[in-house]
Amino acid sequence: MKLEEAIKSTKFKSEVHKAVLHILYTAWWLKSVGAKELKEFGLTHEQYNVLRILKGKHPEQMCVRDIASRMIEKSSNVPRIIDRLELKKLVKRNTSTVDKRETVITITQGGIALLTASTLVMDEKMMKQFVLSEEEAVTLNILLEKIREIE
Amino acid sequence: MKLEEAIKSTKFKSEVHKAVLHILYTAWWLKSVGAKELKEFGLTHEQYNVLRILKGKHPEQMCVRDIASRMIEKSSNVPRIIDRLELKKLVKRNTSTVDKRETVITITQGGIALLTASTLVMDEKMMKQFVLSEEEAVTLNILLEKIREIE
DNA sequence: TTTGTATAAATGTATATACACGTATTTATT
DNA sequence: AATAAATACGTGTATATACATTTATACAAA
Repeated sequence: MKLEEAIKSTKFKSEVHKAVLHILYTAWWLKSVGAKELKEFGLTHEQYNVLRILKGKHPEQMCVRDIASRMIEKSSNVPRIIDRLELKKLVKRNTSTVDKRETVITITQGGIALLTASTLVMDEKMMKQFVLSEEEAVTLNILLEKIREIE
Repeated sequence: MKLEEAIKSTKFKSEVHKAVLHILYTAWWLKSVGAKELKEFGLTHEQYNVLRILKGKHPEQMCVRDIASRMIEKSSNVPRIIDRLELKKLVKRNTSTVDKRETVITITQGGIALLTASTLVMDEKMMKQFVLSEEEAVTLNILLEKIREIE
């Protein structure tokens, strides 16, 4: 579906203005397509993101701050996302012995299993379905980098 | 700042995979840059979006469903966004005389004034600052359209 | 008319976002 | 060592997201 149909809007002030709306709409679209798959595993997008970050360092532990710095949405409230993951026994919390201010988090075996299964589905149902080629993705990445360059 | 720095991640499964994360990150970045400006006017991104949609049809009224279909994030809870706009006297709610199930919304003079002022700032502080050219924006729009084309 | 079904909006609930603030702990400065 | 400043995390609040349910109304068929 074209952007114009999606948000029932035909006139944009400029192509740049349209691109801004387009990025916002596409992000929403990507999130909702992904969320549909993750729901099968009882995970939200943010919980999945935290699990992926933890798995990346596993078996090392990570402190909350360290996880937060790797989140896509920087204003994510990581302690609360961890609350929910802990309730489901997907991660474990401990106070750091080195710095008692820090809480260190570890992904559990259950967390790894759930992440592996959900990533398999996510890659199959999302990544592999895109018509976009690798070359086009390179261009897209360059342009997105550029929009964040501000005068 | 490069994406790699922003989310402290260097290896991506592919350029397409990176592009997906990049779109999500750029959308978050755009939203937070915009939100900072809107805060001066006591508006959230979503409230601003609803006001813009209403202004587009003004002086015609719009029903809730019609507004919802024009929202960028389709799962927005429009009645509740309108609740907040109504409290601030930026919009008015009425029951439709044609179909009593419908609630019709009108933007008030105060709403128009606030929207005009905030749009001026948004265009100045955001749109005009982008380094991206119109030609690059066209390419970006084509590529974003393409990523939503699924096999 | 009555019944059933569809539709529009509002409302409820869990989670997340955005941001301010509090508390404990560490590090730096005097 | 004592005090100040910075840091890490948790918590509180308003708003939003995502989705299910409820209520009122419209409309078509029995």
